[in-house]
Amino acid sequence: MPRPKSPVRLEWVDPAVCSLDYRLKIIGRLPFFRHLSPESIAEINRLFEDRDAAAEGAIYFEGDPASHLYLVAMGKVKLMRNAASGREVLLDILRGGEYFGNLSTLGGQGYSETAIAQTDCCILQISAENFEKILNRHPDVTMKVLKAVGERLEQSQEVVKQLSVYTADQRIAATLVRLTKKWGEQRQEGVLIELPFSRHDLAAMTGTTVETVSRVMSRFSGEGLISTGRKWVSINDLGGLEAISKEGTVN
Amino acid sequence: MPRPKSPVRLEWVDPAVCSLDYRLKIIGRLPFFRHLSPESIAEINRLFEDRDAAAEGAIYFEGDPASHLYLVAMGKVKLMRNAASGREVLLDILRGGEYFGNLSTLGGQGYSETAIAQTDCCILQISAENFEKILNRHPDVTMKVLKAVGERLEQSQEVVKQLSVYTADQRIAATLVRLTKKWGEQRQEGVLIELPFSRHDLAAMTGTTVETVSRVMSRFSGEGLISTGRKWVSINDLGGLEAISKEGTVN
DNA sequence: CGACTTTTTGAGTCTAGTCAAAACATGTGG
DNA sequence: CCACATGTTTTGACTAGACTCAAAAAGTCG
Repeated sequence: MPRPKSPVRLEWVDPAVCSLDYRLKIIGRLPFFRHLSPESIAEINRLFEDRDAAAEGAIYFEGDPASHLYLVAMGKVKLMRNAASGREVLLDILRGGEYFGNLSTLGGQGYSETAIAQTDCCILQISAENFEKILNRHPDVTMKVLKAVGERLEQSQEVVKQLSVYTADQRIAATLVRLTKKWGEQRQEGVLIELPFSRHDLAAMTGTTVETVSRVMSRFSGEGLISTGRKWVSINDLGGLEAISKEGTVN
Repeated sequence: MPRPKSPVRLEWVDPAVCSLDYRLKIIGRLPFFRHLSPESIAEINRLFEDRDAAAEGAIYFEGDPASHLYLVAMGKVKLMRNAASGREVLLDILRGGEYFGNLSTLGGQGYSETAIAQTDCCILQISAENFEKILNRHPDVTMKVLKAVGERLEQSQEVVKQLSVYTADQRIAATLVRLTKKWGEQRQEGVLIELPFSRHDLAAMTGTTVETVSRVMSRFSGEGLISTGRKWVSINDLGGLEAISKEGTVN
């Protein structure tokens, strides 16, 4: 079987993208603020600072004092936790418009996870005090934030369930389904997940090892469910993967 | 070694406890509302309905349309998710003052977990619309709620990490530590966890089986770390358990 | 004192982890 | 454009931790 060449095209973030005038546009499109008047957005904009992050660079580490809340303006950010054993856990991958830097510990203890730029990123940061100011002035924003946190909690609980009772096959299938729904891009022959994301990342998301992920994905590939290569996956049969994640087998 | 008799004393909830006049007191003590004026609390009180739940009874099921938010007034409530395999996952055990019934899906999809009374309970419920009214009128309450949800998210992410990289020994030790910090009561010879909570519950919290929990706890007991019996555990060496949860061994 | 539930113990099996090495991609510099 | 260095993925052999099934033991309650 001829293996397809990598369909991944790298995206570049021009530093100029984070320039002052561009920020208004980005902030105005964020889910939290989209509904606000231009004046409010301009006012909010003044409370944010921008910050670039090169791919693979850390934005903050687990345990760092939690001073700011962050919004992804452009690029992809991954949230991780490190275990004493050295193994790492990938909690989530975020894209433009999503927040990170826990609200609960803001101003108090340290961050509970490490944030790393998966691609070149443009990040907006705001201090805890200023963020509270926005929330106090805009109750509707607060409700949106509350919903966002709640959704993330539900998602996390779903992962807990998967880790508790699913086999490695099921966890990997379920994770591919989840990634497809969030990150999939329609292509000629299926849905492409282009993050870039390696076997190592997938192992860290599913609580398995690189070798297990490789073996399982080879099998899925042999069954025609997916096509895969270095740092990308294309989903050919989403229904089949969903069936595996729920029942444990293809048929 | 002589096994101690069960130190568990059952608590009874008098239905009268949920009477109208008693509610004011309870609501006024809840973390979300404690700081408000008596008038505000009286006003908020009118928006809540009360509801009893007998031990083992369900308050709602996963998938039920999410119409209300709940507060535990008295008793203990457990939140579970069920897998297709029939195995169940215990997400959290709540006590007086804690909320449940996800805020994110309120008014939208169904609940993402099942809520079951672990003991006889007194529950306060409020409709989505009325809860939003409170939040809009009291921004400081909203901030407290936001913090509470954020803390629960962090906790859930910690469980994800534990399930991902810890051995069964470590997960069980870590869970005992967590339960002790939340539920432990000082006694002559250690800290008692009196929920009531069985091997089955502990297995559902740690993603293991009843047999594994029993074997591991027997070993912990033999090493003098804990004493245990039917539906209760007493922690004799919290530091030892913490060491196991982090390093994997006692020394 | 039974009937029932919960917990413990045992034996066998299997999933997934570990260690090791080869195959494959990708990018670099000559 | 090729050869090499580096990082990623695949494959293989072995091992061990945890699950399953089964049955006995210990508590609890009417």
